[in-house]
Amino acid sequence: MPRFTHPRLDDVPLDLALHALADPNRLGMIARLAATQQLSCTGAAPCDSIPKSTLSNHLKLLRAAGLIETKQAGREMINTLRRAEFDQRFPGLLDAVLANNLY
Amino acid sequence: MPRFTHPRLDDVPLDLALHALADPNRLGMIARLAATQQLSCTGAAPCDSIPKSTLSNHLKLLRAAGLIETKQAGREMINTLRRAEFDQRFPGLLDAVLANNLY
DNA sequence: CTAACAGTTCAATATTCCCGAACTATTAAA
DNA sequence: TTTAATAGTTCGGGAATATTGAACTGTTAG
Repeated sequence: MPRFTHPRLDDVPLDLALHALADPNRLGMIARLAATQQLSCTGAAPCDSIPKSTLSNHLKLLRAAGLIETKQAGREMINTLRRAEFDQRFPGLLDAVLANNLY
Repeated sequence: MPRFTHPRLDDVPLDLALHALADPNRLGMIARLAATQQLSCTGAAPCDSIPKSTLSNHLKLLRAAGLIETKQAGREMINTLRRAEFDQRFPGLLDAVLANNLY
């Protein structure tokens, strides 16, 4: 049974956060999550051509960067943006990224 | 003679810019360049343990991301931040990064 | 000239990323 | 109940990237 670990935002270094965002697919997912309240893993996918193992890895990375929270609900995993926490840790960063994200 | 190519900022995708910033050494260099008007390559180095070929590659990457401009002056290369242009292309991004950069 | 300097380029190694295959867990259907 | 389908994770090996020592280019100081 998958149990996810979510870092405290204080433990997330800036370069890790930037690295998590520095990918078109992950940017797409973050944009979707920002526009929606919560999404399943496949629901967060930026397109349907991306393999699910890859998708899973992207989400793991976003989790490790403190960007999303994942909890199990039935057989789905529900992902949500940790927006308030992330914004407090890195003020203005996510806003700037989302404002420029044309994906 | 090394002649550098600098992209138009319009041609720099967001994920490339983020990728360029998503590294502690490059963040250190950008912070230095933001604090100083111009720096040689070795002068921009975040520490002196980093090999110069690595340093050269980091600077090439920052150049490709539209973050810095490099021109030759004698036998040195003078690097400057393309701050105004970058800010116009990605409003608030560099500010957010520099504000959170503790390196 | 010659030597030293500032940095680039190249190529080999090390690291990271991607994705198919196999797996776990949960629920819907028969 | 089983059985099958769904939703996702994990693992491993090949592909792609990054790092860095060595050799090189171009510039200036002596």
